[in-house]
Parts: sequence; structure tokens; C-alpha cells
Amino acid sequence: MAIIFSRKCELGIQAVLYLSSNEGRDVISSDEIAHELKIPKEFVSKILQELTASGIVSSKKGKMGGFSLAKKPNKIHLLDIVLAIDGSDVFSKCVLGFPHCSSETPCPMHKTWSQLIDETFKMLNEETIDNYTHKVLQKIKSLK
Amino acid sequence: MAIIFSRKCELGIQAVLYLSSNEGRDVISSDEIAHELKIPKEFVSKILQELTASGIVSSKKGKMGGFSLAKKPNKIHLLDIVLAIDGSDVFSKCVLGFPHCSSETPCPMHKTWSQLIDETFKMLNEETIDNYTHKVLQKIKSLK
DNA sequence: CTTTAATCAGACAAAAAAATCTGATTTAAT
DNA sequence: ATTAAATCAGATTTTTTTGTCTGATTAAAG
Repeated sequence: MAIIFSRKCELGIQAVLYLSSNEGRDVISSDEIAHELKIPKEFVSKILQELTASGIVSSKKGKMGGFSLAKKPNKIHLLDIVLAIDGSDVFSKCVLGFPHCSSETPCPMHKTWSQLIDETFKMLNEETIDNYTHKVLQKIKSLK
Repeated sequence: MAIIFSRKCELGIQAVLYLSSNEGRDVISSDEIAHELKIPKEFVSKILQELTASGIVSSKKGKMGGFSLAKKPNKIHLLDIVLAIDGSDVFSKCVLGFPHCSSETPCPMHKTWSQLIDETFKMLNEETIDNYTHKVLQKIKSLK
């Protein structure tokens, strides 16, 4: 199978988007997020802990605790979440799996692929999550 | 971690490119391919069997047997190999892992992502492996 | 016809990723 | 104080992917 982002990263982005679509509320529990997004609660909880550690979301412990965004949605880039969870490998690893692939010792697809990856990187780096928040609620409604 | 193609697919493309860089010779054993590309021989062997089943390479059994391309290199598209090994999921699956993501019920990133995926698809579909064969030998030399 | 060197088929093992569980800690409310 | 509801830390399980092994079959060469 082929993958773009790890499942963890997918759900991380989903969760952050959910948080941003609820800006204004204080904190939101991982229970609510898991229920709304129809995804396993323990998994979401663990991912949000990672994102807390990397400073994208912040958490409040104890009763009435939960998660919230650590910054304004227009200051959080998609790339931040991807780097926090999946790291930067996708952007540097050789698409054909050759070792030491670079412009000095390029693999056959190096140049062609670099262009696509650069575009992807640029998009993730430019897009902030506030561009997406209004679309999230609509998508959530369609989940059964 | 994030991945684009599975390891199987990466090595599948490597192997096909190696075969194409040796057009003119009769057949090439999986042993030679594994040795030249510095990858496990049993794994390469298994991948080439899959590619044989899907008609991209052809095989000759018995002593002096081995693999060769089933078509001219300019008739084999990168996409053929990707589809044969990884299937079409990458091109249709939701980048955020939402179920039923489509233009009717799009995920927040649907439109933005579709553009990048379409470009990628187009590239893989247009590029034939003869465009890459001359670059393969050079890359192989750099492998220690 | 026997040996040798290859593909092929399918079971098996190891490693990685995804998901779950357990229990500790924290904090609000009673 | 005690209880309840949450995060948090880390161990454990399950599933998937990756890689290996074994033996059967095929075909060339002596």
C-alpha cells in the first residue's frame, strides 16, 4: 500500500481542525473529539499529547480539562502538524528508496520528483488551518 | 513515518529500471539485480514475480533463466508499476483519512490536495521508463 | 539421465505501525 | 477530604508490512 501521511498524522490534522472549528470554547476533551470524528479515543488522546509536547495545542489537566489550540488558527500551518508527527522524511527521502539521493548523486527520478515535493511542501507551508476550519464542520456532519 | 510508495514499489521501479538499462541482453537473474542494487535477493525475486503476473516483465524459468521487460521501455509507464504493486489507493484515498471523501462530501483539504495528486498522476502516467534508463547506471555506480 | 541454476508458490519470521489498555496524576466540584 | 473526570506515561496487543526460508518445478548443460 502507498501512504502519504501516517494515520497518526491524518488524525492529528483532523483533531487540530476540529479544535480550530471550536475556537471560543475553553477546552475540548479528547472524548468529544473522538466521538465527533468517529475515531478511537485513546488514539486521539495520544496524538494530542504529542501535539501538546510540540507546542501546537495546549492542554488543561484534571476535571473539566481538555485541549485547545496553543496559537491562533492563522498562525498554525499544516506543515507544523506534519513535521511534528511525521517528521521531515517525506520531503527529503528518495522516492525510489535509493540511499544518499541528492542533486550530486541523484536517482533517476530525482529532479522530476523534487518539483512535485517542493510544490507540496510549499502548499503545506503556506496554508494555515483557518483556511480550512469552516469546511470541517460540514465534513463532520456527513460522518455517520 | 510518511511514505509515498511502499518499499515493494520502490524496489519494483528500481528493478524495472535496471532491466531497461540492460536492454539487448537476453534475461537477467534476480541474483544479479539484487547484487547490483544492493537489495535482498528474495525480496526482489518476489517483486519481479508480481510484475511478471501483471505483464510488465516476463520471465524465463530454469537454468540460464531470469527476467526481462515484457515491452519496450518506451511503452512502460511509471504508473504501470505503481498501479501493479501499490494499486490506485494513493490517487483516490482521502489525504486526511476521512471516509467517503469526494467532491460531493469533500474533506477540508480535498480541493487543494487533488491538484497535487493530479499532477503526480499525470507525471507518472506520462513518463516512460526509457526516459530514466540512462540515469540508472550512473546511480548504481554510486552505491557501495 | 543427472546435475545445476534458475523461477515460482506459499509458509514463516521479524519489524514497524496502529490501536488498546492500565494505572498514575491532576484538578474541579461536591 | 472525597469523588469524578480529565490528561499523561508507558506497557501491551494487534495488524500490517517487510523480509526470509523451504521446497517444488522448470530448463540448460554435461
